[in-house]
Amino acid sequence: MKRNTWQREAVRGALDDNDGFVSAQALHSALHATGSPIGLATVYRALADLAVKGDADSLQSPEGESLYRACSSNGHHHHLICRNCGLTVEIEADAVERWAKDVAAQNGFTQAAHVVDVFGLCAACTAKAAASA
Amino acid sequence: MKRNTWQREAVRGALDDNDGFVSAQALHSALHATGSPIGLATVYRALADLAVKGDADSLQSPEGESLYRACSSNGHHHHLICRNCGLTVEIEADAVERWAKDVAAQNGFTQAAHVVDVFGLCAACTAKAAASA
DNA sequence: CTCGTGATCGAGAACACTTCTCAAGAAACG
DNA sequence: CGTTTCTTGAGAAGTGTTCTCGATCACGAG
Repeated sequence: MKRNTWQREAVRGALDDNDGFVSAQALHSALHATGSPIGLATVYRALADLAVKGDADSLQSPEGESLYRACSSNGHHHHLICRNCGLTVEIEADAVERWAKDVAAQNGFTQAAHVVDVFGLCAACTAKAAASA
Repeated sequence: MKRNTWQREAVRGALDDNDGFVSAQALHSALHATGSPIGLATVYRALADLAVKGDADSLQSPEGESLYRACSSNGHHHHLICRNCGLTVEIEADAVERWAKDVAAQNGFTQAAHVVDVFGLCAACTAKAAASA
């Protein structure tokens, strides 16, 4: 049985408020900042639940943190992420899907899953970086 | 100034002895098993050095560990990894390179780096899995 | 060969992130 | 309203990685 608690709603809401990927810790801080006395453990639990149910995507940042994001599209897709501000764009990658499957098949691999994410600097951050450089 | 110490050689050697990706901890254990009194911190340092110099590739396992591998090809390339036995195949991905750059450019992103790795079951492990299923 | 310098080593402490523990709290349901 | 039992939350525990710092050893100079 799954219960509906305000804590879970709060986590989902905080995720929705955010355009890009956020770390569990950041989410926890943000919630605290708004006055929620929610616990860190609960945030982790809620995020894990959302990820399992497919209501959120998760990925590991290059620094090793787990990042989460509320993703609308239910299907399989990938992300283009600004490493500076966290802005995230969902991208389709049919070509890459096929490529991954082909490569796997050519080498006798089955059950191919793939990790495909692109990190870069978004236009705004590129401009900022250029200005400060 | 960089010195040549037997410890560094040992790490590089242990990496060479391994076909697939290994975690720093596993490498440390392996070295200890052969009698090397090398320290864990040193293994981490050596691996980081190798990765920086391009003599080793590093990636994060889905579990969050940092894995390392001695990669012959100096250029940029990706991996097809058996999630069961760790067997790793280096793959070229010109198409994906171009795709990543295009997608990034289309969205105004610069300095695009990408994470592209394919996990699957190699032929041998697929057969084994089928046999045991 | 011997010496001096300073990069490197290693054991453990320190850290960051995540998961677990368990008593207290509160949904859901009759 | 009361009972049941899932959920919460504070902190402990666990895991993987990095840092600290005195001791050590490689390397070039003499």
